[in-house]
Amino acid sequence: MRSTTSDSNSRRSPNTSPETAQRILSAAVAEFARHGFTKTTVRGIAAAADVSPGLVIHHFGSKDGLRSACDDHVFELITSAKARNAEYATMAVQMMFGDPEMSTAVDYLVKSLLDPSEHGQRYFDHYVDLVESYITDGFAGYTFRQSEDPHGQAATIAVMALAPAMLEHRLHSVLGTDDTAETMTRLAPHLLDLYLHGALESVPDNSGLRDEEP
Amino acid sequence: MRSTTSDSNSRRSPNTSPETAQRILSAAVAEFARHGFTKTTVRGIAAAADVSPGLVIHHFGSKDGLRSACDDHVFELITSAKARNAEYATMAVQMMFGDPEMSTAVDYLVKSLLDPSEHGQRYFDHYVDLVESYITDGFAGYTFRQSEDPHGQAATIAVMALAPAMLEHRLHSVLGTDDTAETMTRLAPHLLDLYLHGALESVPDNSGLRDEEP
DNA sequence: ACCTTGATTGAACGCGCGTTTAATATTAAA
DNA sequence: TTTAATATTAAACGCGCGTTCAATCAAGGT
Repeated sequence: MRSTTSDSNSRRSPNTSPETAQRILSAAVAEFARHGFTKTTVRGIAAAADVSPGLVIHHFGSKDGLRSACDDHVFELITSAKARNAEYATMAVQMMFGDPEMSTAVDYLVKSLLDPSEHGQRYFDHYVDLVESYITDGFAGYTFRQSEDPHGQAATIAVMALAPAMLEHRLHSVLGTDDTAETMTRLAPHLLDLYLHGALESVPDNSGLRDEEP
Repeated sequence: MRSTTSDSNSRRSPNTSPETAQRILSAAVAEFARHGFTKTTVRGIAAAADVSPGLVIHHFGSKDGLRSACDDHVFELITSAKARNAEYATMAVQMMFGDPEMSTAVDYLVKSLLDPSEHGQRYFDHYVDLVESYITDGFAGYTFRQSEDPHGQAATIAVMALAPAMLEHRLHSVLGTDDTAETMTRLAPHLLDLYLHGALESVPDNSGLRDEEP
């Protein structure tokens, strides 16, 4: 209940209102990203956008139609951001958790990937393709280990790269971190070590016993 | 609607019925594992167990009480299985996708981890502890790379190890695999390579340019 | 000025949900 | 055999959901 009809700018749209539809869509992306698709209600989205539930349906046809519109919006946001600075991935990560809209978009993407519906598949397909191009062409000055199955390798690495975002809430709890940035900062050195050297020492000499550094 | 009251075995319980409660709980674990907690309905569980919806509530108090009972059941199943063959992890993985009850339990665990509620946190905490003990004591004859932050390292590796199960559905689609076993078999060599040697070649000589093998 | 068009809303509809309730069936204990 | 207790069910209750509907409002075209 912000205002009834009067606005200081006074330019209320006559019968066309792209501005209100945009506000509904932004609110929907945020609600979907926060609570997932099943738990998010049309009434909740309408309240977040300060409109009536009926108007949400009027503009997008149905809850699922609204979700599809959100899919397109987020996909365009993600892919254009990736295209803008493809080679500076670490900066892209920084930006993703700095720009709140991008952060919301990533949360939406994760919720969509984990949802059993087919809506989110294209995000994963696109990401695997991107990783596969990294494997072929290199990434941020690094070159990838080559394998006989680049597609399977790309899928594997894509899954690994997405994992921390999916379990962010669990990581917060187990690490005692306060926000996403702190959690990712904590993980970063171990991720870098894993990607550069692996997790297991390649000393297949004897069994259980291990010794300190020489 | 299997049978009304007559059974060939004829030993229907008088006023105590641990068998029916057990059947409801098994059905609940399976339903929760397949559809998640929000989408799973008490009516669906009751139908799967061939009882009335009211009986489910009568035995477990509420849907959330039933979920807690499932939590305990699955946790006990997972931890006892881990304790039984802790050192033979590859066999444990094989068994997890061979024994259907254990496979369902793993699906349940994944759904619980991804659910925003606090119910699943203990699974993650327990798993991070287990990984941390692997880092300290070694695992299947391998020794882990040591770091200044073993807890963060354990959390990182735990997240990585859980990731394929969480995105199994997306992997099926992108790899064209038919079942879980085939998907994991496809991923296995890349995971082993990642854990043993990492994903990036450690050739930090020059920037962007890359060349083929010598 | 009139009519058309579309934005917007408040109220309602129908449905499926978790849960409650009253009644019945079944068996151990008395 | 009666009694008390529990398992079990069919039906209903109340609620929140997505969606529909009729009415109102605001502006543009004619």
